[in-house]
Amino acid sequence: MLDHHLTEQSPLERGSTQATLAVSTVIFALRPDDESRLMTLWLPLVRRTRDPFLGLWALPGGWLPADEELASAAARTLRETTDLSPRYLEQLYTFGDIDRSPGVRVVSVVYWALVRSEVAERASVGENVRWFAADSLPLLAFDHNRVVEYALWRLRTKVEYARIAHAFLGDTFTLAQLREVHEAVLQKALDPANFRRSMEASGSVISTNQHVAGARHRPARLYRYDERAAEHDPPEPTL
Amino acid sequence: MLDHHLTEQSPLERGSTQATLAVSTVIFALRPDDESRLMTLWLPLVRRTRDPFLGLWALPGGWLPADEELASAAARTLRETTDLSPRYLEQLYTFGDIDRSPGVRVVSVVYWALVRSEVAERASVGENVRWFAADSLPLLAFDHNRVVEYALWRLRTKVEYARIAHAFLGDTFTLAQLREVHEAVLQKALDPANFRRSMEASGSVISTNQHVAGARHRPARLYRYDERAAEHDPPEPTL
DNA sequence: CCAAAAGTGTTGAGAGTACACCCATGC
DNA sequence: GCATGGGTGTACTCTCAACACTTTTGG
Repeated sequence: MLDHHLTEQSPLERGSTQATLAVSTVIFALRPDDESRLMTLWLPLVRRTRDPFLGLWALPGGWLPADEELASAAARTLRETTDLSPRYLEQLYTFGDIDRSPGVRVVSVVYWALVRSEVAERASVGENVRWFAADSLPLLAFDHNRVVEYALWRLRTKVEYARIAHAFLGDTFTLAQLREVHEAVLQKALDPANFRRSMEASGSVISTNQHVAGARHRPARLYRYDERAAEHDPPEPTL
Repeated sequence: MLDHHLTEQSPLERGSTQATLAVSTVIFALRPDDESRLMTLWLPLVRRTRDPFLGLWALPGGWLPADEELASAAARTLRETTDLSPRYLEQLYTFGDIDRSPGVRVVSVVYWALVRSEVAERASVGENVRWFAADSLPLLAFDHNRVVEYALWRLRTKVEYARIAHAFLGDTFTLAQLREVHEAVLQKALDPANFRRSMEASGSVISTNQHVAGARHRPARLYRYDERAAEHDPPEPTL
């Protein structure tokens, strides 16, 4: 990195034009669809108040301050937009096509985050912030449609579903709730019996002795996510 | 991206300090170890000719020109360092810790690449460029030890071994050669019989009618990589 | 008692592993 | 022939999907 043996001066020193760095975040929450009652993925977008793409919806984000870490900038952006804290935050990809922003060269480091479903319900929604169903977005500013598409792909092909599902839920949950999250993300029904066995075998959940009563059927046992299960391989170089 | 509803001016406009963008590449080749005869992973490093970390070895890279695509910059860097063209090139991660470069804020978009083994043999090696065994590197400049470690992890946990192995080989290859690549990357021996079946079942290789004679055993059939097999899911948002 | 979801048992198909065995070549 | 890897056959294990069945609650 920096210069190699064919030594160049810093672009700042030679005063050349250079790219500008931005950080954006794709924020997913799980909410029941207004009509179908099924849990689906939603994400908040902000309306552009200036050119380019004035009036269009875009991912929350901003320029990277020189004294702020990348992940911190993503988390801050998330907080400023939704008043929420991420339960999961990971770098997605860096988009830097020359023509992705008219006129200026902008390179965007994009993160993706998961937030709690119930909490997202009462999240700040104003004139310039709105939640959209992830599968039916309007035309977005910049290359953000492509960005969201890639984030969805990553979410759905992630191996560690357990950690993702946990991010969407509370600290304790029934296996039915956990299964519902998996089904929403994977977009297919799962066999309750087999799901139970595979979860218990994976060791990513711990059974408690508590149960939830009140429904007109056998009470479901509550489970807790096992933090130690995340100690497998580094999905992020840092960890 | 860019500014959101809490509108900020561009950092350029307000003249604030901002991070500088660099692109680096981890370049892997497969070469027989000098002693053990076994195929192992090697990568080229360049010696720093200026501060910081003067004299230490570092990944090839450079500042990002405002008019060059990220992947192009990575490929150019690779060519300038090794006189080689990448057979595989993919974005790895973006490293941006505040303190990773003393004094200045540098954000590095890192790519990883694979090059042909035989070709890497006669690759340019000078005073300031040298190939190292990937598993026993010296102390590198910046956070490059961590970067290489992450690149190795990504290489070894990639699902599409077929495409990776193909990048290391020529257009046609025997299953023994293909197996040797897999064994080197995965660092474990594979059963020849089972390997053959799993490869043929995967559909990622196509059998030709050519054979290689000359060895004092039954001639091995040559195979060809099936490009169509890569049409599964987008590992890169672009493709 | 009945409906509904929690939870258990059983079976079969397919993938992966271990390993015995045959085939074709150079020497 | 014999050594050496190329290539085939086969049996065993393990995971996972399918689905019948039992359990426990509310009404």
